[in-house]
Amino acid sequence: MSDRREQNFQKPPGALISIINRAHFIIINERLKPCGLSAGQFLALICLVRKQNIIQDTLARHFHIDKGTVARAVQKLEDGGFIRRTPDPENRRAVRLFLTDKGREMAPVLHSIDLEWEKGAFSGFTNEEKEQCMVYLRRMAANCISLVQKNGYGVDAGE
Amino acid sequence: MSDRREQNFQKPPGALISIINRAHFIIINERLKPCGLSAGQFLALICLVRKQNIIQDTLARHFHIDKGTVARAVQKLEDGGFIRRTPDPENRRAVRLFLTDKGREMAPVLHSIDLEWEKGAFSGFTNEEKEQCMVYLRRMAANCISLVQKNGYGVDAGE
DNA sequence: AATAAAATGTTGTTTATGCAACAGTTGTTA
DNA sequence: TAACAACTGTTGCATAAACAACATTTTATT
Repeated sequence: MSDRREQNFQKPPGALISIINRAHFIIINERLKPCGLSAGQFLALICLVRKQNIIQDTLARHFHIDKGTVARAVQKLEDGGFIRRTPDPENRRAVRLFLTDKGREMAPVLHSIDLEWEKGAFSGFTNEEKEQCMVYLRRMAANCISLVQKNGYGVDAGE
Repeated sequence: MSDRREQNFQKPPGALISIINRAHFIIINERLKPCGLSAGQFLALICLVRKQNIIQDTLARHFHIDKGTVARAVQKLEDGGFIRRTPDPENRRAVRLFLTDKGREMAPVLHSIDLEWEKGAFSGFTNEEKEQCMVYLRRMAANCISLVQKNGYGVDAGE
């Protein structure tokens, strides 16, 4: 059992981020499962609950997700009846995304899932600490976006 | 182009973590590619550079990674000649992991990759800010581990 | 006006990851 | 001592994600 006691170094930031991210995924997957969705569609649906009538590329740019990944997530949301895709009348390349009634009903579900995770992840944090941590995360995210900037994906849609 | 300007809400923490994590992955993948490795083996190798003669389960527990994932990462490291796996003389179920010479030579490579990412992600942070952010990330990671605790994976090996 | 470059979404491929099931081994309990 | 539970690693399966290539359309350049 001495094996379990010999790891005494501090985990690098990348490892901490990985742990947090994977936990987020696990929880979202669990919570969305009853709705026939999974973590891969979470961000896309959250984005659309906030704002419809956007094109896929906008969604991809917002969360810096690969457009192929977005296309697949969006397809799943459409297949599941959560969204509707409409050809953009002004641009034949693009597709506009809208929520269905079923999709709209997901808003409170998504909100509570998000809150649950947030509450758990920030357990023991004061409001000030949480806000400060968010500031740091935003700065880190912005830095990371610059690090991997390519194909315009460093260009965020509005933030 | 108004699509690109209509996303004005703050990204939830899960989304920020996801952005950072994916960027980390992209960069690690890029940097390890010339060595014939990829991001999936990064943490395992880092762990072994720090401490050999551990069993796979220890590694899995340390970074809260699924043991199947660890088994596959370790297999790749062995296939690539970076590590050696030896049956544990005291426990016929377990395998002990050791670096090869080739694996040892990776230590400075891994270190500089890690530093590069860290430097980029914390660009513009003072030392105090970075330390504070790390404290928060550790606390978040600990919270997340508790959130998804199962199968003893909440039990970290030494931290 | 013609050509070249960029934009938008789709599809193929590979990889990492978690969940699940399993085989063999070790530790605990009755 | 035997039965049962827990441990350790392996493998199957499904999913998300990035990279790459591509077709079509729109925009920019010549």
